[in-house]
Amino acid sequence: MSPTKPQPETEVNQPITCAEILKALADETRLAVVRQLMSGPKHVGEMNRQLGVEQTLLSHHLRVLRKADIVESQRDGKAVLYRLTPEVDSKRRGNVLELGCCRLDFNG
Amino acid sequence: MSPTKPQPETEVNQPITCAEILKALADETRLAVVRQLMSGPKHVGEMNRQLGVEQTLLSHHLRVLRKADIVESQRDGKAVLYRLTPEVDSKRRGNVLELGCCRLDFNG
DNA sequence: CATTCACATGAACTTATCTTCATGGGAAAT
DNA sequence: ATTTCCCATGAAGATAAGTTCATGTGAATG
Repeated sequence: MSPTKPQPETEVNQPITCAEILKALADETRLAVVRQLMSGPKHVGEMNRQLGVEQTLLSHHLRVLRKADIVESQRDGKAVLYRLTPEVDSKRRGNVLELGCCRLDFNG
Repeated sequence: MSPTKPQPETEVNQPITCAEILKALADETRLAVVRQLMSGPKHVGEMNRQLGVEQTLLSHHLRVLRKADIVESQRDGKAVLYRLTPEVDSKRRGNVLELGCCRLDFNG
């Protein structure tokens, strides 16, 4: 019998506070990522080129956004595709992020 | 001649990034303060009683909000009155904070 | 003017976040 | 099967933010 396989792990979303969500957004690089994803899904490589940060650093930032349920990822060949989570993206009327506690409207 | 008096110092507002503003908001206590001030100006003592944090700690948090130009203070007798800055408060239609880079809508 | 009230400030400490470095892992190509 | 491409992870160090403690300051009060 297999000893409880470590599950693909859809990163358990435990109740997250508003402060925690804002904290996840409160970083230039991560904001840049979110703004990129507001115009549609992107591969890490593409974001990486535009942002000009180290690959590993971007990866860590992406993890923060994932844990805050702001973005989600998906394999695409040997690349990985990122997008805003459906809850956040919702309608994407204009530049509005639907965070649980509040809405963030990037007027730009 | 008086040797350059230390000026009342309206806390110089240097160009502030969106990430910095969000960082200032990304804290439970500071969010609570902002939410209180959305219903009008308050004295430190009143906020302090409702929040139940140490006086000195609240004071530090208020400083963060002041430096981000989210709130401003004003002496009122021996107390101090806090309010949202006019730029942030602007219309205050609903629960919307007008930060420079974006708008924050507390749907609650 | 000494004291109290209401807050603010600075230094020291604790804890969290950011960044780098080395390494690991899945998928495609050779 | 080995190598390459693309990205993720973990540990460790650097930096920043949060918290506490002691003290300071302006305004009212006695």
